[in-house]
Amino acid sequence: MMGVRAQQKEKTRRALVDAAFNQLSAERSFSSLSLREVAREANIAPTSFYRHFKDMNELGLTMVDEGGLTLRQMMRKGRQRAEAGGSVIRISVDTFMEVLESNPNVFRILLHERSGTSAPFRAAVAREIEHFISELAHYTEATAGRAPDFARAQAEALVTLVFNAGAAALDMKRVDRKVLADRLVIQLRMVAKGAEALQHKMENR
Amino acid sequence: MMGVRAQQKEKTRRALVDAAFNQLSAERSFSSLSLREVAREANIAPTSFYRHFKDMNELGLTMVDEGGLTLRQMMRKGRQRAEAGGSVIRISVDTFMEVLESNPNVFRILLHERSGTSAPFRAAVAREIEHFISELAHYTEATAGRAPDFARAQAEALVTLVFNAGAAALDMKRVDRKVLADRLVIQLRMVAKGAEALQHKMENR
DNA sequence: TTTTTGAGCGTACATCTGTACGCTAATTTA
DNA sequence: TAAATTAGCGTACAGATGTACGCTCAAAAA
Repeated sequence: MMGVRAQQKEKTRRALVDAAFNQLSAERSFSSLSLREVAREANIAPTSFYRHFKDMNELGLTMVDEGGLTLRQMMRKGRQRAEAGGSVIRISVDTFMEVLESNPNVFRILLHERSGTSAPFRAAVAREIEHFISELAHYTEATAGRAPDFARAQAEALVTLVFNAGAAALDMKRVDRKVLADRLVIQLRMVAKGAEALQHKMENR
Repeated sequence: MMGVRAQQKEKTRRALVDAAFNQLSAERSFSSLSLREVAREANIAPTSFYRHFKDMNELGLTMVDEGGLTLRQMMRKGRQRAEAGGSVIRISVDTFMEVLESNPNVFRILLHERSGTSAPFRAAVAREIEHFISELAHYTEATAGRAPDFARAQAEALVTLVFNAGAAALDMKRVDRKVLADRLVIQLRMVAKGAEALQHKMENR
C-alpha cells in the first residue's frame, strides 16, 4: 500500500507527463518543449521537475513507451472486433483511424521522434513499431501460411503504409480522412495480394 | 551579366545554404539550428543573415526546394540507366540508395520536416514528394496500363515504402543497407504484383 | 517522541537566442 | 565626378533556458 507521500509524488509525475502530452500539437513537437514550459503547465517549480525525471529526455522516453503501449492495447481491442467476421484489413484500418482521432498526441510523439535527432528516441520508437510488425507477421504466418521471411517483409510493408497514412491523416478533416482510409485499404490489399502471388510463384519452381 | 557586387552576394547566400546543409546530421535537424550558428559557420555576422533571408524559415524552405530538385534530378538520371534494360524496380532502388549515400543531408531535411512542426515546411515537402508520386504514376499508367486512380494508389504506396526504407537506411552501415535494399525490392514487387492482380479482378467482372 | 527523509520552492547565474539600430566602405548609378 | 545604394559589421538589449544551491515543512522511520 502506498503512503500519502508516494501517492502525491505519483500524482505530480502524472501531471508532468500529461502536461507534456497536452502541449503537443501539429505546431509543437516534444523536442521543442522546454523543461520550464512543462513544469509551468504542471503547476510546479522548474527545479522540482528533477525530483521526477533526470532531464527532458527521460520524460520523453517515458512518453514514448507509454504511448506505444496505449496504441497497441487499442489496436488489440480492435482486432477482437475483427474476429467476429468481416475484412480484417478494413476493420483494422477503421480501428486505427479511430485510435488516431481519440489520441492524436500519442501518435504524434511516435511519428515525430521516429525521425528525430535523438538516437535513444529513435530506438524507442523503432522498438514500439517493431512490436506492431512482429504481432502482425505472426498473425499472417499463421492465417495465410506465409514463409517467415516473407511474412516479415509483408508485415513491415503493411505497417509502413498504415503509419504513413496516419501521419497524413493527422492534418486532415474527417471527410478527407475517409478518402485516405479507402485508398489505404486498397494499398494494403495490393500488398496482401502481391505477397500471395509471389509466394505461389516461389512454391511452383 | 552579374556585377561584382551581385556575384559576391550570391556567393554569401550560397555559403549560408551550404553552412546549413553541412550542419545537418542524425543528431541535428534544421529546426534545431539557430540563425547565429548558421551565420557563424558561414563566416558572417549574425545580423548580416537578414540581407539574404527574412528569417530561418525562409532559408529552410529554400533548402527543401533545392533538395527536392536535386533528388529528382538524380533519380531521373538513374531512370535513364534503367532504360538500357533490367528490372526497373531493382535499378531504381539501387539508384536511390546511391543518392542517399552521397547526399544524406538533402534527404534528411525532407525526411524530418515532413513530420515537422511548421505547416509551410510540411506543405513544401509534400509538394516535393508529390512530384515523385505523379512522375511514377504516369510511368506506371503508360507502361503497365493501369487505371489512373489505381496507378496513383500504387505509386503512392511505392514511394512511401522507398522513403521509409531511406529513413531506416540513414542510420545503417553499408552491409545492413544491402539487406534493407533487398527487402525493399521484395516489398515493391508485392505492391506491383498485387496492383496487377487487383486490376485484373476488376476487369473480369 | 525524536530524527531522518525528500518533494517542492525561490533565488541566482551564466549562456544563448533573435533582432533593432547605426555605421562603414565599396560598388553602382546618374 | 558626385550621389545613391547596400552588404556586412559591432554594439546592445530583452527574454528565455537549464540547473546549482540551500531552505522549508510535512510524512515516514526509529
